[in-house]
Amino acid sequence: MGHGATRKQIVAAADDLFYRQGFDHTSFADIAKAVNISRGNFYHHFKTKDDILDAVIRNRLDRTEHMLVDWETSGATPKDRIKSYIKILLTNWSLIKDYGCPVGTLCTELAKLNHTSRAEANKVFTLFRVWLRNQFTQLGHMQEADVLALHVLSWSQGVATLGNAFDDYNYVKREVEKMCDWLDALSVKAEKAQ
Amino acid sequence: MGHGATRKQIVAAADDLFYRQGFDHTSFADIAKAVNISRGNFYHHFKTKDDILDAVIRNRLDRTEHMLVDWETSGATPKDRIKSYIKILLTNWSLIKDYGCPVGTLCTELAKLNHTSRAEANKVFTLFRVWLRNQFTQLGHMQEADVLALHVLSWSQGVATLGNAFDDYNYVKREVEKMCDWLDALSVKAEKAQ
DNA sequence: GTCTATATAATGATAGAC
DNA sequence: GTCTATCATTATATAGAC
Repeated sequence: MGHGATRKQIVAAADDLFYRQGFDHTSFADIAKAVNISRGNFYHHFKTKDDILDAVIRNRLDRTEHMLVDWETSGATPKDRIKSYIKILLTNWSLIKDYGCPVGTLCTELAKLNHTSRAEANKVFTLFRVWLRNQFTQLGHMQEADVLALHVLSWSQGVATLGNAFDDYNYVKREVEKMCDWLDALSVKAEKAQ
Repeated sequence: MGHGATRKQIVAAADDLFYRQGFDHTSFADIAKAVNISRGNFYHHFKTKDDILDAVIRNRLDRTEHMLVDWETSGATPKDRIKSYIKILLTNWSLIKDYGCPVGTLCTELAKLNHTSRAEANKVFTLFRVWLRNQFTQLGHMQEADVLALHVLSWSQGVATLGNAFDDYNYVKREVEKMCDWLDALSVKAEKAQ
């Protein structure tokens, strides 16, 4: 199995295509064409399609972990950091409007395919969940940190799905504002309780 | 084009398989096998796969309309009727946990396929949106009825996606209770405002 | 309306030369 | 590491007999 530049290119192209076209609907030919290599060469780097999927998921897990560390260091307060998460709905809007949320759409596709890598894909959700839970704990909501984390996750996930379906940026912007307002009201409560 | 019992069986089987396996991943052979007819016979009823998809979507639109009419007549108050919608997360949990929300998952799949029937599939979301908007108007929230309708839609959609990924019934139950509480608090406000 | 072929294209995957 | 050639399988779709 290769570990060079070509392999990285394949993973990057597959990552992009799996997001934009779906995993099942993306063929080896599609990926090979994107990387500009022959299908034969392809099999030198990955034996099966499932192997590429695993590499793509590991790639997404790595990138997500790095992003969360970045947010952790760049955000002054837990509230700011949670808002970094909420605002990806706006910063990634040009992609979300056409292809939905990369995390949610892969998880639901693999669920329908009853794919063996389903649990691995779900771990991206878990990364966000644990990170958000940690932020809410820092905010003073120790007891309900996980419930709040899941609430933010599901809210943003729903907004991504509906925003994608209705192609409505104003709606997404409004919901993001509502989420930020909800977060502000929540931290006020925590400050009062202290 | 046939309009008899076989056609109805095909649409019903395709509807089920598109939900459980996804549209793209379901082959004519899969559907033919489910209905117990030959693939040749299949083409007597539907010329292309897209034709079946259109029939399935129309079938879902019809069923949704009937369900909404049922909820309209069986629910005593707008609040009760909105709760009918919220509670499908629990009544359909055994399906949602394995295959997600039938509306959201089809819309996101067709978005990725850039399918011509994407707009048609989105109409199922619109049916719920208009119906919910109507309920909130009846509740006294004339001005913000559409915003509230979209909020309920996205919230439930997110819970379906996360519930599916984490296979967590207790989380879904908790979120459904939170949605009902939110709705109760909202209608109190409306009564005070009158 | 239903069936058995069959055509045609694409897919995942392998073998072997360079 | 990269290529061409090839295979087996599956898919959509058609033709034509009953």
